[in-house]
Amino acid sequence: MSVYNFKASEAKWQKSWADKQTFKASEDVTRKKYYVLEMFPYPSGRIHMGHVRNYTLGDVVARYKRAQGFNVLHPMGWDAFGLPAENAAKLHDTHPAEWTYQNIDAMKAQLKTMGLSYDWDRELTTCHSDYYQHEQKMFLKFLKQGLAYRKESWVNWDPVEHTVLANEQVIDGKGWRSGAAVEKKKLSQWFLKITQYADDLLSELKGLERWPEKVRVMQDNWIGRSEGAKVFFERTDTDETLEIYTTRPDTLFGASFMAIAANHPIALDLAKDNADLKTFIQKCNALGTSQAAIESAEKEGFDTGLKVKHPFDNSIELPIYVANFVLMEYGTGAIFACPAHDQRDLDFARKYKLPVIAVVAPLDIVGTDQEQAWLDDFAQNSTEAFSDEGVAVQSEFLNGLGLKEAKAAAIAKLAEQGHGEGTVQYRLRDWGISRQRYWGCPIPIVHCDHCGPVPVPEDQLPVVLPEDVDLNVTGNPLDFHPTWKHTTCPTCGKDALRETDTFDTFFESSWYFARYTDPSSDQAFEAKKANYWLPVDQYIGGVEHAVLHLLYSRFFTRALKDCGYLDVKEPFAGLMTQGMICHETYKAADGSWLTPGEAEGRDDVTIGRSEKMSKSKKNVVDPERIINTYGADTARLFMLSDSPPDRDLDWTDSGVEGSWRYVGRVWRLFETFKNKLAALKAAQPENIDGEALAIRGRVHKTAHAVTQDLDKFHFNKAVARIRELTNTLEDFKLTDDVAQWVRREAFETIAVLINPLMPHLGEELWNMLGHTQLIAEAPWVQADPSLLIDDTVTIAVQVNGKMRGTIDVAKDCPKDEVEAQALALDTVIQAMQAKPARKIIVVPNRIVNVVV
RNA sequence: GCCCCUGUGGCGGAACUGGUAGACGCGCGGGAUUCAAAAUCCCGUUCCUGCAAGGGAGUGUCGGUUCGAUUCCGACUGGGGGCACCA
Repeated sequence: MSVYNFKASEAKWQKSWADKQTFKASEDVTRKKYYVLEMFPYPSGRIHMGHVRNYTLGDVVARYKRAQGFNVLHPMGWDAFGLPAENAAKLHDTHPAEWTYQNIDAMKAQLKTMGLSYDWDRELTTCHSDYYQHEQKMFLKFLKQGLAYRKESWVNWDPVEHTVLANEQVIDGKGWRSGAAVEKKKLSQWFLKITQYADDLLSELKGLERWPEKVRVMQDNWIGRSEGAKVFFERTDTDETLEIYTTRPDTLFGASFMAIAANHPIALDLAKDNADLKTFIQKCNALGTSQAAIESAEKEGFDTGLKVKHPFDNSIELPIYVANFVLMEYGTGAIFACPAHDQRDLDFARKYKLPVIAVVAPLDIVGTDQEQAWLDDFAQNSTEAFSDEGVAVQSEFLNGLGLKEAKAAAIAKLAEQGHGEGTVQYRLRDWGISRQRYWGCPIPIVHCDHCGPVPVPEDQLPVVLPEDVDLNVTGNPLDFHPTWKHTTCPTCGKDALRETDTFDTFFESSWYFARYTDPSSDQAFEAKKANYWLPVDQYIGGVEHAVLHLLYSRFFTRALKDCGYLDVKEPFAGLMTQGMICHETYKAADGSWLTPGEAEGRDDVTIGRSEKMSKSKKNVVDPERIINTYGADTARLFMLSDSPPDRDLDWTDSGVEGSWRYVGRVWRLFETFKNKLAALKAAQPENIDGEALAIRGRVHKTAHAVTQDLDKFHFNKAVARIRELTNTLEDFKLTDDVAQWVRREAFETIAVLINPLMPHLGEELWNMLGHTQLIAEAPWVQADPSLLIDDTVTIAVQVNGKMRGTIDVAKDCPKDEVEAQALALDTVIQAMQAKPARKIIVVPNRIVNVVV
């Protein structure tokens, strides 16, 4: 028998799909739409296994939904702006555009070999002005709506690269590329007002039922809503007040000092003629933003000498410290410190010998004769703050109240006296979108000495990125371009300078899903089309985007809605986050990492545990090699077998071999029996019984179960069931007319079930069955409900909860009959040891348990 | 420190709303085919005990609820992830 020629087959069917435009999508209000989207790739030049997994998952969903009759939109494109292009361009002396477009060509060719059901006519490339011009307009619209604004803010500044670094690009306080100590620097930057939607972004999370709980929790934490109070403390030296935020207004009577951030206006003001304070502030700013630096930094403060009055008791005066642990970016940049009930405040208080006054005490101590001793001991000795639930003490009008009541009472009193009010705070900050980089979308603003920042008028858009730049400068190449930034002010006509910053590349990915709905429009997209296709029904990608990309997109969609672009506010109705691809690691005797290929055949190799595939550890497998050796279907099957999509997947050569074996096995099964099938569309025979009937039952049960599995994205289970069915059919050897009809039904079912997983093989099998249409156009299988129920069932029999045997009875057999049969079992009689049954539990069609 | 998830054979993983634990695959062992190999196919494979039939144990650990617990409840413990001077 010949062997399955996957190379010829895969090329043939890919050509067929392309020629027939099988996957071209268009709006059709008469059909239910289904929008499947995988996170678009950065065009790095070659696809990796993570892409293969991601796009396989998406393709299975797309093909399955198509078979079920949905009008499917399944597009692909390129997230093409970003720093790697600039770095690569410098390294290889090419242009970022050239490098990017070449990479896109290469990756597209690779993707085409995977047999993915994309509508390639909708392909988009974010670095093309056809795409980015629309986000310049969006930005200007946001500006008009008050959703974008300019503000001075602190950034991580790399003094060598002359650029701003994102937090994740700062490693141990140093720039990830230059290795230089990162500085905090104040820069004027553009911001988008994501905080305006904080409450909505948070509350709507509950409605995202088809999102992983994990991601919703992460976004919830990220938004970080907290309820508390603003409190105004009167200063003793001026009429001004010091405004603070606290979540524990109930502990106000335990206040022992105030702490303000190093960059708080009061501190900066005082530092003007206080050299020591200036030094202290500089020290705080030099403290890296890295987690390690923050964790290990000891609490330190600087006594300003200023004092405030306690809002509930004018006679109490509290000192103001500048403290290194107070953040300017959160709340008001100032706090009141209650050392007894906050660990940070306690650490600080012990160091600077400030009072510790407990104002909440454990429930079981309050009112007993131990109370005073506890309070005294706490004030003197405790080094651990008491932050549990308790009862308010030493707090005048709050005494005796629980935590919740005390908070409410304190806030009420503050409001009544005009000293404060209840308020809500978010951890979420506005989104800084300015980047001092070349390879991004230019921000359409002109800076005029007379008129300030002026939007570029609509008729002068787009502001196109110049191509003739010198990348070998330290800093932003756009800034060094000889002519580009020089222009005239759109308002007054005098000489002015263009903004040379570009957008954060998260900007592009925040709306690309909408552009796909109308990719060739000369507007961003037509609202009618966006409203038809959106939201994305199933979005699939890496969990590393759980917060930023997904939150920005949710915000952006709301902002677009408020600007009249479309009518939806949640972009992704369903989300699936895939796990990583892992592989064993190999280390040579000299400690260097080896690729799997290099490790083969060497005897000095230490095999390490399976870790995420990474270039640095060299434990990568090139998808192209796998597809060339085994075919796309084998690669796809491997991705879907065994591991559920959200878990990490271990890449093993033997596992791929297993998938490869299965592809050949199915093909051989069809080859073997292709002449022992009923004719195409032959009428169902009258009497199907015996083995043929049993086979039919299994076929329909499998179809039913696989459908349910695919609905829940349990691809590994679907694969297992399909394998089970093919195993069964290999043993089904009858060749009479009835058997031939049953076999055809079975084979057609298998082809349809396999198709979303392994589409080339699906087409090949369909073709072998005599079909002239593509299986990609064939409808999904419909299981016959009457074949899903057996007329006999196997029931387990237990004695005292221990399995002792099974009996076969008719379905819904009367209880006493089942009981009699169970008690007649030899193994049961033996296990009962002649003792009488005390109780017999019979669960119909399930189990019998005899208790002796 | 806080929050979330998770623990099943040598391995990846199945097991519907509490009802035959280990589907399916990998690996391993044995066999067939072959001059030999590759490829392919067949049988076995949770552990302990036994020649066998069989018996016993078993879903991280301990306890609880139940006729019956991988599944429900409590405590502990291992692993993974997120956030982190957020007041």
